[in-house]
Amino acid sequence: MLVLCSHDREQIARWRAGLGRYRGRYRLCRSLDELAADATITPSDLVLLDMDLDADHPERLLSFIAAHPGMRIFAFSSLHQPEEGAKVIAAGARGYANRYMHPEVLSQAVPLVDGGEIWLGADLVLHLIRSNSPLNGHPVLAEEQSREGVLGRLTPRERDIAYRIVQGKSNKVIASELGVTERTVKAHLGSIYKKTDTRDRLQLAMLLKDQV
Amino acid sequence: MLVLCSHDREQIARWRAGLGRYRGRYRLCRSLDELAADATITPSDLVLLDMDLDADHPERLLSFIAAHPGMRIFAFSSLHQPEEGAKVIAAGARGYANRYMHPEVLSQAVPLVDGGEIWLGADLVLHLIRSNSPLNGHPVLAEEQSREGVLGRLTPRERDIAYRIVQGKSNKVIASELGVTERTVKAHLGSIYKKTDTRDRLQLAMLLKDQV
DNA sequence: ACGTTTCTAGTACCAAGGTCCAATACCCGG
DNA sequence: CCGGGTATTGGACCTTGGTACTAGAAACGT
Repeated sequence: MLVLCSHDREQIARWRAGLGRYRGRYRLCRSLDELAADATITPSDLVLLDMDLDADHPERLLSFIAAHPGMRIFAFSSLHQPEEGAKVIAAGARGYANRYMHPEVLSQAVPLVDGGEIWLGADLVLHLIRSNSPLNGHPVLAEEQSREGVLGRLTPRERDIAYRIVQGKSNKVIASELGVTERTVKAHLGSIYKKTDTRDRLQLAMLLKDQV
Repeated sequence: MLVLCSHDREQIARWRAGLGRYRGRYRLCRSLDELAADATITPSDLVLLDMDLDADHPERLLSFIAAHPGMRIFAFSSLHQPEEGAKVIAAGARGYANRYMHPEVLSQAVPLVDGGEIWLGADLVLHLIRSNSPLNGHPVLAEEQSREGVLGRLTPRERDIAYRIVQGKSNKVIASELGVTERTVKAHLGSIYKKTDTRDRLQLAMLLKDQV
């Protein structure tokens, strides 16, 4: 589901202009509270989030983003400052752009964010690269622990096993950890492959790499 | 005009797979010299540039990029290091991506670069942001520092195979794609496992998962 | 109470992956 | 020219993974 979250009708109109015929169905939210209270939201949703929703308390938006790892959140701001963008992405959003972004660029950026990529405007990327000292790099990604999404269709036991597969464990190891036989692990795995439409543990791991 | 610049036929094939029906006409260059000597190149051209063209002298590629401001250059590397990406973008390129990038993502990224935007892979963006503001966001996994160094120690053939593993391909499939025997693929894999300190294809895939 | 789902487990079989022992050929730098 | 790294392949061997068919016990909802 695509969720457009803004209190501004014009912003909604801008988004719709850029979305074109991409993803016909969508839902509107008029406030952050409404969005946070919406129980129907799943981690597989794509949310276009207006940072101006609560311009006085940006930390509320950031904590909302951080509280929903795995959900692809594309943040739009009228400020469009590198610092704000960095905070938003660091909190877990997958996109940060100018509210008044060109609709055509938006139509290209949204599918990318939807697919798990990250979108930043050219000016932001340049700012990041220029202000980044080249010789201090190692911090890399930290994975989130969201067991929803694809995992949501699995039973608790299956989720448990899928999680251990992503960690590279063998069937034998998993069996001993869970106190069951290797055959049982295989049975669960067969069920997992069916439900997730995967062929083997590697495909499963690749599928869950962003969710788990 | 679209220019594909690589000495590797397979890289050309990968690009064409991602380009699909975008921009029917294009031209090939087999070397950096050929590209530099081509007087027909205009600043309105879009150039897909293989960084492996002159892997021993990356500064040649960087100076070429810097010598052609305005030209939209999309660089592709088998190393895929944040530092390299930062240098390339700082020199004036408008895109930096993994050679083995998913064709579908490529098809979305190319029009963006063509339109003057900048494209970086999600892992590079996160790296830039995290190394800029270490206080924000998520805990840092120190042991993942090995990724760049380890990848750099792989031979081109090994890197090629490693990325095909990430795509979930079997040894047999990879062998037929490369025109070698399955046994050879196993030999390369054994070498890869040693160098990357991994035990099997799943661990290797998890190590590289964010780079494709 | 009855049906469904979940969790468990058996036997057997085949495909795939990984490792040990090699070996040949190429290219490149010292 | 020679040594080292790379790319290639073979044979033999063992381990691991995935599937087919089956089935009992427990939990849960209607």
